[in-house]
Amino acid sequence: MNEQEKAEVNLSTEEKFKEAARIVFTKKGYAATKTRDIAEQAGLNLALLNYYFRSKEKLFEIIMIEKVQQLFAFISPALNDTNTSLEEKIDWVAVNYIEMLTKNPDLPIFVLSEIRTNPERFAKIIQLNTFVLKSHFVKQLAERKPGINPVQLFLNFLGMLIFPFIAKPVFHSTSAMSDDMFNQLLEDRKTLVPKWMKLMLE
Amino acid sequence: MNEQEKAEVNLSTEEKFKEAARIVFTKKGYAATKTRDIAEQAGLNLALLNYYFRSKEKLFEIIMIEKVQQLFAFISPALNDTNTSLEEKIDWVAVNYIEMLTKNPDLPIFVLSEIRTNPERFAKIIQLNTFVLKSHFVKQLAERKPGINPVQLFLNFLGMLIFPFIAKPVFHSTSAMSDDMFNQLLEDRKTLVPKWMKLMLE
DNA sequence: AAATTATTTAATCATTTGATTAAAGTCGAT
DNA sequence: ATCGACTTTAATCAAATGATTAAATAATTT
Repeated sequence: MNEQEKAEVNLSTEEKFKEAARIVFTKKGYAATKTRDIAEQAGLNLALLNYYFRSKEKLFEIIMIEKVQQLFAFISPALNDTNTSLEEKIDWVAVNYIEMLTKNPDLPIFVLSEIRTNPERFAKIIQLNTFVLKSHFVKQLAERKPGINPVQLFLNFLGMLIFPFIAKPVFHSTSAMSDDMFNQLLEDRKTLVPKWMKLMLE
Repeated sequence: MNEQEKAEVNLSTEEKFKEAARIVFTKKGYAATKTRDIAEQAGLNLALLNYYFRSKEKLFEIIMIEKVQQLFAFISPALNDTNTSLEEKIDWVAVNYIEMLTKNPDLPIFVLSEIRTNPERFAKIIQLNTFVLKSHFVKQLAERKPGINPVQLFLNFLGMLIFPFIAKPVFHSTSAMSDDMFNQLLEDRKTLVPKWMKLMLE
């Protein structure tokens, strides 16, 4: 029994359910996910879901809060760091965000799609996005290009980081590009996206 | 009874159902859409859905084919026009795609999310995407910037056009920006995106 | 060890959902 | 007006789904 197996054995039932829910909700979305799917993924009895979380919806909310935080709040500290330059922020965020998204390629489409379906429901959680928009980073953008709404540049940055992950299943399902090649392309963007951003900031 | 009302009266039951399905599927996605939702939206009897389309799934397929075409094939002719320069293509696509997306803001998230959920299911339809990747446009990109995979630049272009529409509900639900302001920002991108693309192509 | 509490199990329930059915209504041809 | 084909209606069905229940089991407390 190696270390990983030990860790798995020690997972509480509650945690096993959450882990299963992360996988299944992210893959299928809330509506298409059955409670039986989650129980099966967790290898646990269906009734435990209600015992531990009261409802499918409550479990979803827990996972969704995590995932929204992951997508939006991940970069928030870096964006609000007053000790780093605009260029430094761009470099750091590009590398680390792409790395995070590479490990969670379905995160963006999952979160954005659920928000689209129930916008009001997540308004409070995403309030964190307001901190991103009022970040030091956005302030720096405004100073660098005074004639352009900094949100434009912010959308470009975020879009260049996120959109390829959203588009990935399109490339995959059409065999338009091998997975290896696409992943390499994503990796290359760690340096390319900052380069393009800096062009826009000249 | 004005012209519009006349047109509506003449719509066949089948067409009324399709129109309702476009609205509801696009808003809620396949899984969260009930056949009763569609019937209600159409103001028609539920059983007619099966009479005309045999199943929810078949109706969905019809709508999805349309929507995939709209998202991917809309720009295909322009991208394959051998008589226009790279810059001309960029200008035209930016204006017309943003205009199309402004009228169908939910299109991208709907299509991309459904593809994510059932990638294999739409592979044949999206084969059209291969024609985009092998387009004259992508060839032109490769010639202009020989050191960079043209798909990178293509992803940037598409991402700068599409991503803000995907992100719109986030801005809306958090009141991070008024709808008027956000729409203006989208409108501005008709000229800004080509400008940024051209910077990347220098 | 016994009692109490917590967790798990498998069956069941109440409601929802896509689909079917049979009858009624409409339309066009004769 | 009648007939046949097509369309529509409202009720019903069969299966699925989130949730509940009661009993059994396991863990903790006394």
